[in-house]
Order: sequence, then structure tokens, then C-alpha cells
Amino acid sequence: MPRRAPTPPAPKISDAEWTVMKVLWERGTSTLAEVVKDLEGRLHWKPRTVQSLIRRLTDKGALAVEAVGREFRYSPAVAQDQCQHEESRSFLDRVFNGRLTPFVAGLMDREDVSQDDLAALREVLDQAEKKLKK
Amino acid sequence: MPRRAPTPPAPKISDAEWTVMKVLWERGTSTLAEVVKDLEGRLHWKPRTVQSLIRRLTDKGALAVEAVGREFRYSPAVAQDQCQHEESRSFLDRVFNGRLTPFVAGLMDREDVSQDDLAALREVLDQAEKKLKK
DNA sequence: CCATTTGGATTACATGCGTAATCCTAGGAT
DNA sequence: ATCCTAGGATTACGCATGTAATCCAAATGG
Repeated sequence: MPRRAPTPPAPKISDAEWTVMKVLWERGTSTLAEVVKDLEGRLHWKPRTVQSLIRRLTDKGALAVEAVGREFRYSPAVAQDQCQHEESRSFLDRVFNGRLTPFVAGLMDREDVSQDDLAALREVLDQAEKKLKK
Repeated sequence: MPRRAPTPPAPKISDAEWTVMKVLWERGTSTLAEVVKDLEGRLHWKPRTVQSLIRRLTDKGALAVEAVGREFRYSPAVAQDQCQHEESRSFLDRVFNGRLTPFVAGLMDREDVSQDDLAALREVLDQAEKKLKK
């Protein structure tokens, strides 16, 4: 099977921008007002601030814009999975020299994990093992 | 047993600064020249660049300085574990709404994990479970 | 003793980021 | 027809970051 072309790297998304992207990934296409609505209460961002972030995100190609009447509707132009994965990689490389195990170990050591979490993680590992075998 | 005072948050360390801190954590106390030596080949940083980073790190309290003769020796003033943990927390919160499992699942899904890694991770989970039971 | 090297201190400088304010205009309220 | 409002475009502004260059003094090589 021919290897699929490697996905081009997603644009780099800043801290504040992640907050906005998460709203869009959750809600799907939304207007500025909707995003503002979604965020208010949790954050004290002024609408102008949200608009700035949305603008930067469209500029860097993370959001797509569609004019509807005189407003715009924004939607994610990059997959959440991919962004998450790229962040994960760069985080692991930067902080743990790319190694996953010490990261997990550190968290286990310093935080309380529930029985449920442990079970879920074991499940994930089992899945990975199965994939590996195939 | 009285709860130990919560460790004050470690200073925020930038990407480039992490590179330097990792050298210091590995080598222990070092001079500028030693750090430069350690990095050259892997990076194209000029000595002045390394010095700038070291200065910023001492300014923000991540490195301690001790004058030895005419030179300075720098050593980590914050624990690697703690910095790693703080980075881990903020990363998980930002990208995965604080949830560890999806992070691990994503990696398993998009990267190849070795049998050994899986075993090591299982071991970590077992340890966590043991700690939980106590 | 003089020239070169090297480290510390100071300064630089473009870019990105967080957090908006201003300005302008089209729609909606009256 | 008029005024207010909300959204897009433009501009702002201080701080952090990546990546150094300059300046100065001490140590070192010759």
C-alpha cells in the first residue's frame, strides 16, 4: 500500500488560541458571538479579544471562514487529533527527551489517579498491544 | 503527619531555556564554557546566545550562581521533577482538558510503541495501583 | 609587555502573544 | 430617518522569546 503523503504540519497554536480552538472543535462552525457566549463566565475576555484570536487563527490557517449574510461563520480547518498529537510530540521532546514513560511515571507519582483512570489506561495499552501484533 | 508546605511554583521556563536546563540537570554545576561545549554540534548556538539564556535563567531563579575565581559556576536551583510536573500539568490542561488517558491513547494511535515501552508503562501503572491501595 | 580570547554586562531587534481599544459601517430598534 | 450596537479591520502596547552583537576587563599566549 503506498504510503499516504505525510500530513503537512498544522499551524502552531498558542495558549490562548487553544482555548478558542477547543470551542470550535466542540461546537463546530460558529459565529463570533457564539464563541464569545461559550467562553463568557469561564473567562473574562472581551469580545474584541476573542475576535483577535479568531483572526490570528484564520490568518494562520487553523480556522476557515465562510461569509453568511454579513457575518462570518468560522470552522476548524485542522483536525484536533493532529494538533494534539503535534503538541504532544513537541512537549515530550522538550521536557522528557521524547520519552513517554517518565512522563506518565511522574504524574502517577505526584498526582492522585483514580482506579478508573488506571483501568482506562490499561485498556489503552492493551489496544496498542493488539495493534502491534497485527 | 503535618502536610509539607506546598512547593512554590517553579519559574516558567521557555523552550530554549529547557535545552539549557537539561544540560545543567545532567551535568550538575557547570561553567558557561562547559554548557556551550555540551551543546555544540547538537545546536548552532553562539556562546553569547547560551550566555543570554543562562542569564535569563538566573534572573528568574532557575539557576544559582557561585563565583569561582574569575568565572561563575551555574547550578540548577529548581528540581527537574518539579519543573517537569508543572509543565506536564499545564500541557495536559491546555491540550487535553487535563485528561491523561486521551493523551496516551493519541500517542499509541499515531506512533509506534515498542513491546518494551508497553511493559514499562504497565509497570508504572502497577506501582501507582500499589500506592493507591496503601 | 602586547595581542587575542573569553566571560560578564548591556543592548538589540524582530516576532509572537495576551489583551484589548478605535474606527467604520451595516442592521436593527424606535 | 436616526441612533445604537455588533462585527470586521486596523492599530496598540508591553512583555517574553530566540538569537545574538557590542563593550569592557581579566586571563592567557607569545
